[in-house]
Amino acid sequence: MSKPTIADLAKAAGVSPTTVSHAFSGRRYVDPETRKRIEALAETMGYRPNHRARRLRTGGAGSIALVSSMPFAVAAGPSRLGFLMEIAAAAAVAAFSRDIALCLVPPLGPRDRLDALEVDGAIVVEPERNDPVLDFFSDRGVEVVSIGRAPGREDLPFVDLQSGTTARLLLDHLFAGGGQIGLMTGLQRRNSYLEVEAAYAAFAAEAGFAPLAVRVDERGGEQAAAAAAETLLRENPALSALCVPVDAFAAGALEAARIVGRRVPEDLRLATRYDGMRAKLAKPPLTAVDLHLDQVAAAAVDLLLARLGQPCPEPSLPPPPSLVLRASSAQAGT
Amino acid sequence: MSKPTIADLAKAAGVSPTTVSHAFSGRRYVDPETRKRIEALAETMGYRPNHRARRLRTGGAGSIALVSSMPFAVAAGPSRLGFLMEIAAAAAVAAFSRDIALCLVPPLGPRDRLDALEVDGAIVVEPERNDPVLDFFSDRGVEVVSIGRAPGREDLPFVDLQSGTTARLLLDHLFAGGGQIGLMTGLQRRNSYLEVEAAYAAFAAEAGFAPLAVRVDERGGEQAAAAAAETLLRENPALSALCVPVDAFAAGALEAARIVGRRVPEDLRLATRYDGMRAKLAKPPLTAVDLHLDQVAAAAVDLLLARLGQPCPEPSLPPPPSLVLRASSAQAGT
DNA sequence: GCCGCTATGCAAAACGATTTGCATGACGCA
DNA sequence: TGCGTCATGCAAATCGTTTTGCATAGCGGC
Repeated sequence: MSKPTIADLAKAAGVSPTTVSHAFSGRRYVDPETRKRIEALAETMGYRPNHRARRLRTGGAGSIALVSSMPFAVAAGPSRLGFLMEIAAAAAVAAFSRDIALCLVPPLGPRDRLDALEVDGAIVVEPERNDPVLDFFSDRGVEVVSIGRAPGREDLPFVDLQSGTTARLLLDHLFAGGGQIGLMTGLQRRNSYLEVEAAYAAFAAEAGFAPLAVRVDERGGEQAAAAAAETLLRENPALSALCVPVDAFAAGALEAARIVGRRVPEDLRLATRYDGMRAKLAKPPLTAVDLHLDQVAAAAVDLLLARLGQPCPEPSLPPPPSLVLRASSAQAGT
Repeated sequence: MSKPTIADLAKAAGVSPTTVSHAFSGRRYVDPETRKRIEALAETMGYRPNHRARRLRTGGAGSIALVSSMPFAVAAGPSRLGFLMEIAAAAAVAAFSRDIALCLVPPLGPRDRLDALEVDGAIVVEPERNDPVLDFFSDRGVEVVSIGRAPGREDLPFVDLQSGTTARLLLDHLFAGGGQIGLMTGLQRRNSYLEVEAAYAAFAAEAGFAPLAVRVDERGGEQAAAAAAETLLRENPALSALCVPVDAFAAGALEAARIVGRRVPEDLRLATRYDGMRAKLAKPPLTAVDLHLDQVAAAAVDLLLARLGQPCPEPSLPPPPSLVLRASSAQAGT
């Protein structure tokens, strides 16, 4: 005989399905004696509620999605796999401890595939301006929160990645009393770039150096960044430091420095944003920023749950980013 | 008014729900005229079938879990994050294209949490001997497949990681006509270690060198490996090569070689198994093996789906592992 | 007139839980 | 006796599909 249903259990216990349901859910009073009998019987019969039936009735899906609009081929390339997957791992832990499942959703190819997806809500990682993923979920009435503000969608709840603060942290450190700092970001219009670029412009004005910012096509990866950095360094011998938020780009910049014969950090100081394996393993290791992604992810989960009206801890604000000092930006004096 | 149901659509089209269902599923003939009317109406009304109801009726699966028994703290540490997450990304893509969701499940802390998990099946990544995760799912009657054979659970379906072949590939390459090769594995009893150790023993016997194998505690990470490798190298000056399947350990071995003054590859040839960022970014870059994890993951998904009786492509055998030659094992002649 | 056949479509029974409204008995109280 | 009120539990409706078995009509052939 296949899996016992609530009716089987009820019959065995000599009560009605209603009573069994109440015994488990606690939504109505059930005689403790009866309940104990039911529970014992459930244990021995191996009864567990059919989640498909339950969900049909209650309408809950019990799961949330984690989505990046960037194709895995790119996102999972050496460049962003770390970032995305670090968030995924942390979000899975957070979601799990709140008794819901985290579904990893690859970015949309043929749009209709997503139709089959049954989730109560979605977390979108660093959406771009006009990100199709956001529209998709909005159209379907699926609750969405983003990690990193969604440019142009200020209505959406989000957990801030504090890219402005991060940039400021890096620039303050790199400037250290003088010089000219260059900036390298990407072509996509994600909020983190926008904030970084704005912070950079403000900082340059304050510090009194001429801003020097380039944008590199993400698809070109490390090589494209190396090429761009090489040009930048050759044309601007006065550059004393480079702020390169994308870690793969920073690796490219490191290579470019080597090629043009600039020692890091002596002749050029370098720092990146995401403190992943790349930053740690680079030679010299790259100064980076601890974004506290685990807490960011947990906050995103809680925020989403709160929006869904689920009972969950009050979404906490993740701590501000903090600098991780490494050799790539060590100062002469230290 | 909320989402239209099949009944709403049927009423609007002037037919019965049955006909609508048949029109979409094609399980019975429906007049093409009628069908066209239904489809057009569905489009304008925004009808989409309720998956919860459908699954309740058909019993179809909605989601599968991906689990590693290793704590995320370890699995997601620099060492294994890459391996696990590369599989996760590929599995998500494969699952998604089969219209089911992939849930990322953190390893069991307090066991009971998993109770809340509602999945139709699970993929377990490189289970250990007596892995509690396997028992857990078996107890619940959740279908399980593993990536990498489960030691002691030969009854479970699995997708082979071909660790024996992999080891052979590495050893053949490292041996290249002579010398003595050392082996460094971990303490856990995963199948990949067992197969590697067996292949190593056989190879040493064949090639006629004295086997020299050490096991390092995974929790010690790169440092522990470096320490072990240093001892190994000092005590065995004759060692010509080191086969170190775990990439973090290989990084440690590289460091040890530097410390004891052995140049890689001139004085010591080194190769690892997993071709992740670690192997690629090492100095010199590490010879590794392409395990074709994307295809392994897809095969695991299909295998699981087949076990669940879902319609899905015939599970394909992933291609055999192939060597990725890098500087760490370059031969003198080449 | 009867049979068999195809084409088309409907009614109703699943699927397995949750939830609403009602029933019954016991009891207290006037 | 009559009335209100707990305490306990059940029957039946509901969620939105899919699927089985039957119904009707039209038509050809004998």
